[in-house]
Amino acid sequence: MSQSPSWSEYSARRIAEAGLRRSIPRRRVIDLLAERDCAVTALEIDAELDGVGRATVYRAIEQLEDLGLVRKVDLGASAHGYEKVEPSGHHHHHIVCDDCGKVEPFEDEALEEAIHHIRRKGFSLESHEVTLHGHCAECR
Amino acid sequence: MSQSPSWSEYSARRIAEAGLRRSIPRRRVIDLLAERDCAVTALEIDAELDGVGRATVYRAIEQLEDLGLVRKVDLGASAHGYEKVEPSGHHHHHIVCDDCGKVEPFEDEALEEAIHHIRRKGFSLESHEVTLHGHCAECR
DNA sequence: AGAATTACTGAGAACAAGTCTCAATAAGGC
DNA sequence: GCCTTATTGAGACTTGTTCTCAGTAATTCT
Ligand SMILES: [Zn+2]
Ligand SMILES: [Zn+2]
Ligand SMILES: [Zn+2]
Ligand SMILES: [Zn+2]
Repeated sequence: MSQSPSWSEYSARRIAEAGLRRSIPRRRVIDLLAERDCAVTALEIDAELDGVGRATVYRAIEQLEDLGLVRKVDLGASAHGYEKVEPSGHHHHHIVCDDCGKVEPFEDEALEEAIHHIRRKGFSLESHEVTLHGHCAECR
Repeated sequence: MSQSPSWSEYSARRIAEAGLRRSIPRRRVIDLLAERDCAVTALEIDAELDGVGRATVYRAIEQLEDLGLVRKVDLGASAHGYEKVEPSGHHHHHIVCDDCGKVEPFEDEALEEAIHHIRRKGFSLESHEVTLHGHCAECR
């Protein structure tokens, strides 16, 4: 479930193509993101990777984001989350409990369909983010 | 276009019902939110209201949010935005230019329809947030 | 392989947004 | 007006993120 060999390889290739070096710290950040299926914050990554500096974590995320390999997700919490972008375009959105902060990913075909029909004059649309808010079972 | 007497009155009433006092600083925050049709950040409010302390602005926003009178919107920028919630339920979502940060509100009936059909076991859904990302005309 | 070049790195300073503390103030009830 | 208690503003503090810079390591050159 939670390994993503294709994304890991794909990312390594894109990183190389972009003229970036294959450094160990950056690869550790990539590997951690590869094995996560949903959002992780920069500080969580930093805490989990001993010996990798905070600045390096933020820089790696920024580079991956610029290459479209990682997407930022905003879940109302103080810190942003980041998750890998599958080359297939397959993705999910999030439901968050406004009481305890629990986050659950979900997918909905009709929603995607509706979003892809939206057009806006003067804007080329490229991505989208949907967050549903509510209360989980434990918090009621 | 940009005045909202109904929301202002409605908010005043809800504030009173909640047992909160009618203080001038809080009312000034409410009035500012009332005249804005799209997201404002807490620091923008603070900067615009001379004589009202930052803490008071954040507290007022928090209370309004708790009462469901104001909604937080996350537009990728460093600071969160806040906008009034119309008692009618009428609302909009946002398109943001990833280059210059420009934000445009939009409404889409089919999108709302799709969202209202989503059900999630173990979650009572209450609100939603949709953000489309792309590039505006000037940034291409 | 070794040297030269230059991207990359970690530590920590700096910064920005948001929260907390507390003594002073102002609402609302009597 | 007086009492009680919510509310306030200033500023200290915390948290998340960016910047700086001297040292390190990946790649290229010879
Ligand atoms: Zn996710
Ligand atoms: Zn989607
Ligand atoms: Zn808006
Ligand atoms: Zn909607």
